[in-house]
Amino acid sequence: MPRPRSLSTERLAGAALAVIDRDGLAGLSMRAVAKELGMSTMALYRYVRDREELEGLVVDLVYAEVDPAPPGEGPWEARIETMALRLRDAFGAHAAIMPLTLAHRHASAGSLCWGETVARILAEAGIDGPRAAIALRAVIAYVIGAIQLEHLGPLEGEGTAAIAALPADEFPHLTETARHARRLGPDEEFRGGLAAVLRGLGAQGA
Amino acid sequence: MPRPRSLSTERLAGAALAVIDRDGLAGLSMRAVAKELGMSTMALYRYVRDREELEGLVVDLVYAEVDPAPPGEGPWEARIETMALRLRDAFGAHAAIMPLTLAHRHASAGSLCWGETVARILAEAGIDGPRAAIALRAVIAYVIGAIQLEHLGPLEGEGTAAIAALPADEFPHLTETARHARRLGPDEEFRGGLAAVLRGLGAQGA
DNA sequence: TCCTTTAGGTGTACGGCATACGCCTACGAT
DNA sequence: ATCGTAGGCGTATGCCGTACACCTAAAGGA
Repeated sequence: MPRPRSLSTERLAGAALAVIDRDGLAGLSMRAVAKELGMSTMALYRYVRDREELEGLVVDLVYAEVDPAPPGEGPWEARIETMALRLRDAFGAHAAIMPLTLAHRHASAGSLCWGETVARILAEAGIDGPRAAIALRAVIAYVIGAIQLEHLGPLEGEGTAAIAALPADEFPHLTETARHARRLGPDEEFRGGLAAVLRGLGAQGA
Repeated sequence: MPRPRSLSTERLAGAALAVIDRDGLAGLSMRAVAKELGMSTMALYRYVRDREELEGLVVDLVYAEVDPAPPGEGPWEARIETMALRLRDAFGAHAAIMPLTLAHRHASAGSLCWGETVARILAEAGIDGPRAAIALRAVIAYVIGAIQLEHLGPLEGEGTAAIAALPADEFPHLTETARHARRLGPDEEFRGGLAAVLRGLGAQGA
């Protein structure tokens, strides 16, 4: 009976994501998104209750780019690595939204599907019960921590250079480590750390 | 020659931290901190350039509560665990500041001292070169990820309960894992994951 | 065909935010 | 006693989210 909706959820979330990709998370505002869509600011409130709900839609949109299907073959470590890399690729392409993901993590269907697949791979690897709970949380903790580190302080960036330039007599080990770190690609870093996590999770006595 | 400063850096950062602990990170504003100190808003700008610098002082203050001295004895895994637990204790007591720590991580002396000690323990464990860089980053990634998970979605909280209540036919492994997770204490979770990371870092071929 | 109903869309306004700027003033050195 | 400096403050600007009241397009029934 009423007027039809002129906006899809995808278009709305896509506009918000475009703003974030262009101007950073600090540039995200209801006014900016409305301008991006060519509507008035208040029109957005016909589609979302408040800004927080809009943020949730953005997180959902990025999670939708993550393929949740279980990788078919290979050892379980490689399959979990594949799942982790899919997450990293999707969120790495929109690094600025990372702070949003934590707040909206539970609510997103994409997040749940991803977790289900990882939990399934763990079960197939013979990791179950409380050990699986610890393993799943550990993988999530490492992945979100690593994604944030990678984009807030990449190893090739100025942060590492600044650490390498610290007085070597006060920070001998840290500067030495930073020197090696500068030659480490982000891929090598992410995969190397993840491999260690998985190796530890699979070891006896975990 | 001029008027003496009436405010110490510690008092300023302490007031901001008090506001955060009471009203959350969203409650932090220059106005709120000024009211906490009984001064006018603009008086704060005699002590910090802008809000961001104030946030840095808060992070420094919490890092100052972390003992950076190397734990004397025990196997290297236990010593790194001690260092990780110190970080977790300090930031867990002011969980709301976690989003700030990432942005200000490089600048804090406390952060550097902590990193130096961990790098030193790794070196003493025979982990050096690029392997040490990967190990240090992996430990940091796990720790900051785990702290955030612990406070934004604790295992005993509603998030896990909601996951456990999901349709079991759609998310069989995830709901099963969540059921076990609800009986897992935060300490057991943090230490269990960290132990896995360290086990993996120490294993051959890392 | 026209009218009614309902939701989409808008403009205005309010309170809160960070902060630039200019003023007054307390103080220590002279 | 005075003078320069820096501490402290009030005001103003331009953002922000969003409550509210209003207009209007369009679909279903008459």
